[in-house]
Amino acid sequence: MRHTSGTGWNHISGSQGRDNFSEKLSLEDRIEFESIRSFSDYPAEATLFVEQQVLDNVLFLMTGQVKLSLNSRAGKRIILGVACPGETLGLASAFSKSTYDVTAETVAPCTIASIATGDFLGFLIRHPSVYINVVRELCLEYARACGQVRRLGLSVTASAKLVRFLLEQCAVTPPTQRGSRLFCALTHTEIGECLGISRETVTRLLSDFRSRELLESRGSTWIISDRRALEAYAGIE
Amino acid sequence: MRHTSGTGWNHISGSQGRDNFSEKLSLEDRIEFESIRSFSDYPAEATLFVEQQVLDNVLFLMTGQVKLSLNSRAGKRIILGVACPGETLGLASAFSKSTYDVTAETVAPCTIASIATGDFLGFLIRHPSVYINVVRELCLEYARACGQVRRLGLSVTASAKLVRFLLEQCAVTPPTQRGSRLFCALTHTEIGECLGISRETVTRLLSDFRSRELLESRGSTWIISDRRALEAYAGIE
DNA sequence: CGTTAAGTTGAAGTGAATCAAGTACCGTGG
DNA sequence: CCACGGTACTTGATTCACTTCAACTTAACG
Repeated sequence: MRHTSGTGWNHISGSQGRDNFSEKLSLEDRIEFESIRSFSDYPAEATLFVEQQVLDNVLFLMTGQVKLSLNSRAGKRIILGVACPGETLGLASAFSKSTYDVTAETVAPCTIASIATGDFLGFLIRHPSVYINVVRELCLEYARACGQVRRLGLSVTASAKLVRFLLEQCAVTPPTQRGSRLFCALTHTEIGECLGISRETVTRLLSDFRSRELLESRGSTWIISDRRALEAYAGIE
Repeated sequence: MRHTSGTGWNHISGSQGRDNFSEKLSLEDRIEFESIRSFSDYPAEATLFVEQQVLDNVLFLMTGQVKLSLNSRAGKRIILGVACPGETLGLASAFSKSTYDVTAETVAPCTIASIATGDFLGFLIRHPSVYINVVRELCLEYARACGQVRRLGLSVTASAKLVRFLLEQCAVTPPTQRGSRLFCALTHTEIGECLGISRETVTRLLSDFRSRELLESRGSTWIISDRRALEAYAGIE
């Protein structure tokens, strides 16, 4: 159980906006759209769907956060990111396959609207202008996966991965005079799963950064005073 | 310079079909679409665009193959896959950003149709039904990135990555009585770049597989007689 | 037949996983 | 109130898979 408040899923989550799919529709599209969806509430830590599972619904996250991950049977897991309110889940899979291609679990209590895949595709055929919204969401999903490939593949060492991760987080919050401040309430285990490195390595690197005064931490708030120094130390030019 | 014939980019490339974007349009959509695009020919090994570069055109690959990769300034490179005729390039970026998010280089001589991003978006607004084609292509790009995350992140060891890579290749060609046959004309360097491992490791693992009779090779054609044994040896259940 | 790129193999070094032991923190129930 | 249990975090020792460097072979082409 986690004891800090907030989620700390900054950059790795997609859009921060409240806008949801429905709000971007024209009035008439919206009326039909809202008539075919149904709502459910989920507690925290609930599994919405698992990769390889037969895809039956497209989901729209209204409130809460949903962690998206890829899992191997061997138990290894890679966190792709966390969806925020307004985002859709399972959209890319709905168009290309009959099974989900990621695993989705709630991080916080969530309200979710769902539409049977068939109904949703039918709705789109009747309202082609809605495709623009689908395209926008697909681009988000794509950008998330691409970012993950960068994180996993382009950083040579574990410290480069971690630094890149921290700096991406910083990019969301504007720097103050004390330096870049970032809020990260992820457990070391979760950070490790984002980066494909072990929990212990996360701990070791963070305390190493701290001892070299490249990073300060107070609870879940971290401060990077000298961004350049941190980059240089991790071997990123 | 490569001396073998064929490309060997099987599974890692997207659709094998010849269908291109234009062919899937209705007659009237198609007439306008074909009026705004222009063709260019490129030799092999040409760079079409580089990540971070300002995005000005959406490209449609008519003939040839295009290698898509992510590159770091440190010189590290990850091959995302290879686009085949009929696929679009730079589509996801066109909707979300002002720069390309991957690097595209021709593998073979290519014929490419291009449309200025603005013209393409305008065309889509006038012909919303075309969005379905865009969605299909975006899903392909997404699936490619997701596959790469799996390859990079979910395999623990280098041999697991390589075996997964080989087996995915096999999935395209149906198995014969001699075992699964696959055609792979990639250089060891390229295989390494697909998997994020070094050239030497590719060589070493392949000859290791060969010496254990898990893999036979004759030129660019490889034969896997016992798929299960190979999986087991690499620690994949 | 010389040149260049690809493949091969060995030796050395190391980054990070793994294993293991211990600490800190919080919530619960006696 | 304090002992208990669970989770997260910390730190050290050990091991090993892979990278890197370097030398050498093979193959293809003009």
